[in-house]
Amino acid sequence: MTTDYKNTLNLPNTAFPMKANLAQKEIELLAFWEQKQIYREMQKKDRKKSYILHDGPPYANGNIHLGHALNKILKDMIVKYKSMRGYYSPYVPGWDCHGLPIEHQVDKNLGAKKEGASVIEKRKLCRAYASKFLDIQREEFKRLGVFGDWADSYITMAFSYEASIVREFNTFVQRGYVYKGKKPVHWCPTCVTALAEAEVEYADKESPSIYVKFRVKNPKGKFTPDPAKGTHFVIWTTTPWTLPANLALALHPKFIYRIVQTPDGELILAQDLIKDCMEKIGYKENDYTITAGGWSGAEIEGIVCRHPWIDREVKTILGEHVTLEQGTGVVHTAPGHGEEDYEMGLKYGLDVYAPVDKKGNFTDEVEGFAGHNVFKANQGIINKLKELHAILGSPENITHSYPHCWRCKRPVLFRATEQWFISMEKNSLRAQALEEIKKTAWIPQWGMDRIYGMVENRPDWCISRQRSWGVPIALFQCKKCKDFINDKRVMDRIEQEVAKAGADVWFEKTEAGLLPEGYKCSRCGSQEFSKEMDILDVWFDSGVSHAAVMEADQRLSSPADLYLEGSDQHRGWFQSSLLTSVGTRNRAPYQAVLTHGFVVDGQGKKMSKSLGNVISPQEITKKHGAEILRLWTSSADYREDMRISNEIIARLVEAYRKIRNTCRFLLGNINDLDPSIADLDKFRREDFLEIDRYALSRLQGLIKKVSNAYETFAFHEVYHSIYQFCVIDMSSFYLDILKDRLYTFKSDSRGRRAAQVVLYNILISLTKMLAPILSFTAEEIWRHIPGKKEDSVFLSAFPRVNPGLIDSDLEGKWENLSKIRDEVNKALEIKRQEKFIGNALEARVVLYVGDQLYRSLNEYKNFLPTLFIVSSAELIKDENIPEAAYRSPELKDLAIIIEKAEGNKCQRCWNWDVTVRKNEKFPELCKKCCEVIAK
RNA sequence: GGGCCUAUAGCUCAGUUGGUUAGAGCGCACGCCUGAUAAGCGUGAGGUGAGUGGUUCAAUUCCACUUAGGCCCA
Repeated sequence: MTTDYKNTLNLPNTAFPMKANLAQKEIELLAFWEQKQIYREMQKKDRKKSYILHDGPPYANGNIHLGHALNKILKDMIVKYKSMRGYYSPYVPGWDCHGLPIEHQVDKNLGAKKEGASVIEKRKLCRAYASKFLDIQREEFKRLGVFGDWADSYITMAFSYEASIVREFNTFVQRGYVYKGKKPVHWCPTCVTALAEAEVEYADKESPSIYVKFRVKNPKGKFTPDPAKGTHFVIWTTTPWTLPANLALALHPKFIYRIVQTPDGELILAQDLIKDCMEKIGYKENDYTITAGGWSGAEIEGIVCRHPWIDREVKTILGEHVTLEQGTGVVHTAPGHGEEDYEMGLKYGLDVYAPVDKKGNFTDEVEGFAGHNVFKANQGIINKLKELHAILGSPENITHSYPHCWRCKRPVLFRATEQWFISMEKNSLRAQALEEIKKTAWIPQWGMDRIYGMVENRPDWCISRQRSWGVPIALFQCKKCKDFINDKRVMDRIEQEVAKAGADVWFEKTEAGLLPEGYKCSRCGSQEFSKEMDILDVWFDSGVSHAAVMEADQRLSSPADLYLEGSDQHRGWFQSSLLTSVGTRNRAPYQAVLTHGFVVDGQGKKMSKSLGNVISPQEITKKHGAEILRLWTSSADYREDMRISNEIIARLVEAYRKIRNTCRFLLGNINDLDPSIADLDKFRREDFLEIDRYALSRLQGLIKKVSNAYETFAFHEVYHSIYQFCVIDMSSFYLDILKDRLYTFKSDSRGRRAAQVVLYNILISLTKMLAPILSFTAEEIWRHIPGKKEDSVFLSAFPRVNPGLIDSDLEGKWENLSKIRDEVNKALEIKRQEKFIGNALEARVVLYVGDQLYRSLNEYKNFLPTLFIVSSAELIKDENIPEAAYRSPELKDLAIIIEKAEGNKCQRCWNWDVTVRKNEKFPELCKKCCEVIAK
């Protein structure tokens, strides 16, 4: 029976649990942060050195999804890092509250009652709806461990914010950007209202399909028109009712167009569609001949044609949107009735012509069809074309996908209506915006190309919406002379009213109630005005946050150091913020813009209910803890799309455990250390073993790498570096080797204390470096670290590289030792497989080395057993290498023999040694252990 | 259809100005340990670098196209 020497060892001991139990522990830590007001404490800094990340407001609708979580966690990591680096770095979260999706939901909830609801009632319901989800999301975000001014966040429906929107819009008006123009929108003639894209449902509809001739009037010298039957461009359409509004014929610049001789005269259409069209029109192969030669669309731009029955010249124009999928390659263009047609119209200066009233009837301008419903007029128009021989073949009915109203389910039409715009050209808004884009740091860099191209090509900003839930376009129109009031006095007054009572005031009060008493039109003197009932595009709302929040809020300042959103915001917030800022302040609202990709499933596909591949943050938080979500956010490169799957989560859970256990081991082994002696500055080189100095040097490398990664927002590098450090440098190398010293040496021996001081310093640095990512765990570790320290890890300073601890020569030497160690392990493994040994401590290692290796290894001769974690090691120069030796394929002058260790196993330190059984008092122990235990 | 972007082992990532057998960790397999123990250690097997073509003495790295995928438009 051997004595149990276990309690004579200094085994690790800590209250820090191995099992994280995150779902529960996180709640405790949230309460701790709340109670200690840690976020507020972090703000107590010199504001001159600041780093301000401005939160882009998520839409206050629905629970948060992984995209929200990713975005908020990334922001949180940056803010926490900057704060620990000494910057005043506040985080004021915000919400975007107005807009169609909420109004849509409220409408749905109202159901039939909707018709009776007033604008004011509806707005109240929308406000309540937004409030509800804002509260839900706030709790969900807080649960992720995101620090910020949650109790004092910004919301776009706050009265003060609404007033800011009015003010900023007024500035746009006064600077002359705002104009009223026409633009086609989805319009429901039954409900008599404009529809947003989200309110349009696509369903099958039967429409007439016809081919129509446009006779060439002036071929611009490209060809001679057929004098008898004429030469015609041919278009194909399924909406004959839009023909009265036809203003041009679009060709693709690169397609080839040719003339075909037919019984109905010469026809021009795209070469690749001739056969198809001839068949559909009903010609036999003998009926037509294709003439030689042809032109690209670009060559026959500007050819003048005549409208089939209206006295109007119609020219050929060029557009890339023309396709060869169907039709003739010549596209009937009515800028008042189609999105692309409208864009083309802008380019070619065509009128946005839509002679259709709000009920879907032709106006008086359309001779012969005035007052007719457009859909019903189709047949009449076809008949007219037949009379004029302008139609080819006989009309057919086809079934195709067509937009319908979400409410009444009837077909909608595209109709140009009056809309408000912000001009991109006024005051060189576009050019200035492009300049500002160039001055901004875009991360990743391609972000610049993306937004630059968009701003360069975008049309004027259509800012009006025919909706209820939003901030009104607060303008008055004189009923008599139709002039709009552009009087700063009036505008300021409205702004003040809104600041007091919210934007509702615009809808509650009459014109007379809103205007100063006795106000007269400056142009005609009339006192009769009507207020504009359109509301502003919600992108304008969030776009002006630089003014409404960054400038107005004491905690913040503008421009922001950073905006950070998903890459879709190049189209959205990045752009609306830029335009509203350049338009009113002549500069970008941000210095740098960081974008992240989207969350996709394990296959890289987007998440959707129909695919059934949706993973929610709530689910992960509940099952594994928010910490795993934070780790995930840091682990992958967010500049690309981020994949998530059960396997990925499983890997992260493992990685989390490894990091946690490494820290736990460190905690357990510094348990009996007096931290007041652990200041590295008080130590001399000689106080440490070389391996200790190596570990400290490696730590400096880690700090450098991690700091650099945080600075460049490369969080996945932070994660990988720290993880690799834990696994390779610590767990499998330094810590494994250290166990003997930590466990078996006298507890207060110099050697053991030295190791503990190193571990202590590594632990402190590691915890701080982890804090922005694994906030919960870092705080938990922090609270277990002995000694006097800040209340929270977030109040401590981020580690800095200590140049005095870097020793590259040493690192080089130890890299070599590591390689030797790897070879020894291979040799040991062979013997283990042969069942010659089990534990490596049963082995004695003999190294046969060449001259060079001998020289570099000789100084470590006594350290080799420790390095290899074997009982003894011997170094032999070259000669007589036994046949059985393991030869390293890597290191040519190295051969290894594994023998059974001599002596017996010490029951305390488990090393085999010849001194075991030599001591009378402790026959089971080796000499070293006897000495330790003796006193 | 257009603009921007992505594609390296089962997973997450490295790969320096194109240059020897493409690396790491995890996972997996096998084994050790039982004094980090719902832990720790070791060894090993995994890659036609999405595909095709081109430039080059030489390409994962440069170019083109194709395929798959993402965001934004249409």
